[in-house]
This record gives sequence, C-alpha cells and structure tokens, in this order.
Amino acid sequence: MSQQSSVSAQARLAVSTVIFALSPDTGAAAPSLRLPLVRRLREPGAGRWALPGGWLPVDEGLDEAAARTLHETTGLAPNYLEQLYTFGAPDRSPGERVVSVVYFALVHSDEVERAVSDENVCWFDEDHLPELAFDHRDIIDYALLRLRTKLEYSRIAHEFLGETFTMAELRGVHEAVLRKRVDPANFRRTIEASGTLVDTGERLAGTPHRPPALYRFDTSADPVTPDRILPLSRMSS
Amino acid sequence: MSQQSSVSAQARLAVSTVIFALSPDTGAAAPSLRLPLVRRLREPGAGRWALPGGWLPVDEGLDEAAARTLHETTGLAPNYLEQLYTFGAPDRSPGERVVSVVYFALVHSDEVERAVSDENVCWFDEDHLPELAFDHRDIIDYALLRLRTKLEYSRIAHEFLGETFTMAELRGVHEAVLRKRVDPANFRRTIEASGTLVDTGERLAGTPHRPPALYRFDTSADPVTPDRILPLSRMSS
DNA sequence: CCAAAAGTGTTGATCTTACACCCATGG
DNA sequence: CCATGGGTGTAAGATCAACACTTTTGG
Repeated sequence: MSQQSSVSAQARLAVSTVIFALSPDTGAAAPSLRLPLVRRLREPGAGRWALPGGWLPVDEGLDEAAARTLHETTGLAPNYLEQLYTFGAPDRSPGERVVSVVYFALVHSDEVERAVSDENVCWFDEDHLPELAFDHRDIIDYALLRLRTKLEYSRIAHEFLGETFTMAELRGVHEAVLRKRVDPANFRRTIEASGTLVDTGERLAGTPHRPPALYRFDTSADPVTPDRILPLSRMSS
Repeated sequence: MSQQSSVSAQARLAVSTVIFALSPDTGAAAPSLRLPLVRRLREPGAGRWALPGGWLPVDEGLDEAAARTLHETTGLAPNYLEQLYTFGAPDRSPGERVVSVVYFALVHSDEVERAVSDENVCWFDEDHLPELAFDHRDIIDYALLRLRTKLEYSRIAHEFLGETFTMAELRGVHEAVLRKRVDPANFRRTIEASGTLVDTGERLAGTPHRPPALYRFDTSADPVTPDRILPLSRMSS
C-alpha cells in the first residue's frame, strides 16, 4: 500500500455553500439571481471574494456544517439545501490541499433583507460577479447550471418564495432563473397538472388589477424526482 | 471560531466507487446488473463486503484516486467514471470519522472476464447483495437510482458495451438496467433521432437470422448540453 | 420454404405551443 | 369606462405508443 497513514499527510476538509436568492422585484425590471459572497481576510486569497463556508468539525455532519457555516457568515436561514459536488483538485488552493464539499441553498427574498450585509459580506448579481478566490467561479457556474437544469424537472421554484404566492410570482422565478419568457397560460396548466400546488382560497388584494389567487406548495404530494445531474466535464459556457 | 485547527481532530477522507457491469448474456435469460465488492480484512467491519476504495493521498485528485483504487482492488479499467455523492454522517464508521467521496463507474462485460476475482473480490447481482459494511448498502441503492434516472435522459448506455454494437444490444442495456421491456421499433427511432449513433456500415454476421447493423457512438456530436437535454423517456411498452 | 430477428410504416392518443378571448379590479 | 394583468379556451403541430407489416438471413 502506497498510501500514507500519517495523519499529517491528509487533505483538509472544508464545506462551502452557493446561496441563491432573487433580487427584490423593483418595479418593471425583471428580478435576477443574486448570491452572497464573503471577503477573505486571510491568506491564501486574502482580499478576494469567496463562497461562505468553513472547515468541517470532526463531529458534525456535512449538511449540518453547511447550514451552520452559511448562517454564521451570512445570517441567512436557507429554505432549501442540497449537496452540489465535491471539489478536490490537488492545486485548487495554494499551499495546502483542501477538499471542499459544496452545497447550494435557496432562500427567499425576504430573508435577504434580514441578512448580514457589510463590508465583508455582499450580494452580487449572477452576471456581475467580482474576481473570486480559488476555483469558486467554476463552482458557481456549475451551481447555476444545476439550478437551471433542476428547475425544469423538479419543483423547487417555490423555495425562492414565501409560504403563499401567486402564480405570476412562481412564474417570475422561472423566468428569472431560466432567463426566458414563459407563457402564462401554459405555465399555469403545467403547474396545476403537476398537483404540487394548493389553492388557499385567498386572494392577493391591493394590486391595480384583478386580484390573483394565492397558492401554497403541497408538501404531502411530493413526487420524488431523482436528480438529473450533469457531469462537470460536460460544462459549456 | 469554534473549529479546531489541530490537524489530529480532522475527518479522514476516503474515495470509493460503485462499479456496474452487465452479466454476460447467457442465452435466453435477460442480462442483469452486477457489481464487484471486496471483503474487508481489517476492523471495523472485518469479514463483510464493501465497495472498492481507499484513502485519499494528499497529492492526488479525486477522480484519479477513484480510478486508481478501483483498478488496484478489482483490476478493472472503467469506461465511464462520475462522482456520485459525498457521504459524511459522523457515525457512519465506528471508531473514527470518515468522509467518503463516492464515484460510480460503468465497465463493459468483456472487462469483467479480465477482472480480478478471488476469495476477496467477488461480483454480485444487484438483487442478491450480501450484507454490507458501513452505509454501503444505502450508497449502492443511491447509485442504482442515479444510474436508472440518468439512462433515461443521458446517453450512457453504450458505456456498458464495446466499441461497436447492435441496436438490439443497446436496447438490451436499457432493458436490463431499467428492468422493463422496450419496444424495438420506437427505441430505434428515438436513438436514431438523437443523432448520437453512427452506422459503421458493417454487419454482425453469424447470427441465425438477419444480420444486424453495427453502430458506433458519435463522440463528436455530443447532444448533452445543459440547455437542451434530449428526452429519451417513455419508450417502454 | 420456415422461423425469427431486423427494420419500416402507420394510426390514434397525448402532449406542446401559440395565441385569441373573457374576467375582474383600481383608478 | 379603460387599461392591465388574471385566467380559460382552443386548434395546429409535434411527439408517443402500439402494433401491423416487410426484409433478410440460417437452416
């Protein structure tokens, strides 16, 4: 056996999370995807922006570590959390070998208001990202690909929204994430046919037009859709 | 910061692989999925069967470590290798904390013949698995789910076969993995429409009936792009 | 010729897509 | 009443599933 059993010759294990939210809908402009980044204070990569995360404690589960570190660094409570991929190229961090188990999270826009936002934690639009530390740019690109792919076959759009929402809000999530217009009539029928929404019977008042129905996501009738995962090697730009 | 920066308080990183192959087609019986397991020689879990794998060396990439360890333990050269998931529950290995980056691999049947097979390395049918060490049974179940899901929207069935193959052989892969009959006529049209196969012009002689055409997978016209995944679903009867 | 697998044609059912049109509300 | 987004109807086109049918080989 060629492997070193000396503990000092090990890679260090980190957990990071790509957090997505929609920018608050400010009037006519279509909402866009945003994500929070933290400024690195130490070397390597000091001064650059990076994904929120931290080292994995020896007695903590991966999911728990992701939820904890993202909350500690951003103050956010995610609505949805899923393991994305584990990145472990030997040269991805200069100096020491770091293997990062990366998650992606979805939070709703209201959470963004309550989130920490200072000099060292800042939200960025998906297509105005700053220069990132390590391979974090590749990671975000992969997370975006996975989010977009998954939105089309799974029902996770509602995780961007609150407890109740209108059909137009849900459609807005699809349009913002997929970056394309979606026919309202056909979208409504597709969603209703999936049986994942429940009409609360209430209506959203105060709009300048006909008040839309409010829906709730039906957690009981959740059709478990296995992941459609694209290999990293197939990523295009 | 609550995290220990002492190196001794870290989890150990392992890499394991779920290797799939089809059992050689012995006459009338439909081929089934098989996978090799290795017998554990040390505690914890000594005597039980487990996935092939090993510790991650500090200077080796994850993909490389998966390819190396699966070759060292089974003698196999995989046709396809993709990261599956990282398992890291704190109690999944008694005694010490182990985080396993798990891959899944596809090899073709011919490889199986050349593979190591002795008292400590043995092939098992997917529905006749022995008692497994740690959480390896859960891992295999997840790998099977992923393989079946992926076969329907991606083009990986040919990875179970050799360089050239007949349409019936490719259909046989789908039938074996998905465990259901597939209509030959509709399957042919679906595959041909995807544009992923090239007719070699040759035919397989020696059959008792009309000699079938031999095809090759077209690596250049790779249709698996993030934006448009060709639906290969619903070709059953 | 016969049996059986290879390969093609066809048809009704279902799903998708585009868009016309009515409904309900604030102003 | 009007403008506008909410919500329904509908018909053409694409796709799917089932199965009849023709082709080609070994024996």
